[in-house]
Amino acid sequence: MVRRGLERQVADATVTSVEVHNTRSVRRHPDGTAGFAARLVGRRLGSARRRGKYLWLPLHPLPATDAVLAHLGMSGQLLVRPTGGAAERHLRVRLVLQPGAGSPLDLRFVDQRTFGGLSVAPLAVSLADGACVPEPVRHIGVDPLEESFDAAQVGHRLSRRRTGVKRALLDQALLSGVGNIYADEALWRARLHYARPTETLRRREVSTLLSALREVLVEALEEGGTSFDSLYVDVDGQPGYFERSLAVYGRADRPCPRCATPVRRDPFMNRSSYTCPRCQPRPRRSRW
DNA sequence: ATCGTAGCCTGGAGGC
DNA sequence: TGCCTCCAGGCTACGA
Repeated sequence: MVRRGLERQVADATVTSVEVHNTRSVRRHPDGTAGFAARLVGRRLGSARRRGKYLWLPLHPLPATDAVLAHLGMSGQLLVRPTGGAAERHLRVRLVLQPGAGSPLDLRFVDQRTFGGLSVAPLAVSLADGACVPEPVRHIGVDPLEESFDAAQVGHRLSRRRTGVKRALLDQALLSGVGNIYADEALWRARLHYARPTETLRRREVSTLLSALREVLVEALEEGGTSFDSLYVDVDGQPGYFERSLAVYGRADRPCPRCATPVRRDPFMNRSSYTCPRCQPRPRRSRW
């Protein structure tokens, strides 16, 4: 969703200046804030690409050898605004852009929790599919919504793991774009418990799970994309669009939409997992 | 090589 | 009312 917006508004614009409001947001940049800015000013932005939570714009002239890379963390947003407007509360980085025609624009990186960040990174060959991606994305698996996503291959690699199925889903090297929410929702749809050992999954179950995952991601995207913030933002008591379509996530003690059994919340990896105890019984052998 | 855990960070919710 | 603690999560560093 973010990517689509960028595609339309900033492709081919030239960076005229850079402001870093919080150095933590560029902490991964190898030569610091100054280097980050120096590598951007005067460059022209190419079309936006995405893999998992990473989003980048190649930097022209062609052939691009580097890109400006954003990691959205859990609360990061990239906003396009007319230059000169009021700063958002958590504005971290502002790139001023001159489009081919029209007045200047801001590309703003807004991030409450500063888990995300921006950097300029060299392009490299992806280990997952051979595509041209920024170096920090090299080891990241293909997103289930990308064309090059190979469900058979991912399924095969998944079942060779020796871990709990949810851990595997959250491993960005295996596949990307799946966080805690989408993992829980897909497991519920596939009627699998999060602690099910990957090596006991039948081929059928793996393919059901990957289809469910894809469905969840497609639906979330259709609903306008979701950021964790949208779960909070509703100050006026209006439930977020995405929240309404969740079957189990964040719904402890409320009825399972399929069988009405109260949803259960378990601690998992210092976080939570939500399951329907009836649709997704804990396996006798279980593995986190 | 593979798997598991702690910690990073901010602010909203809820307890007292 | 205002403080305090808990909790959310993608990723990395590090330990087993």
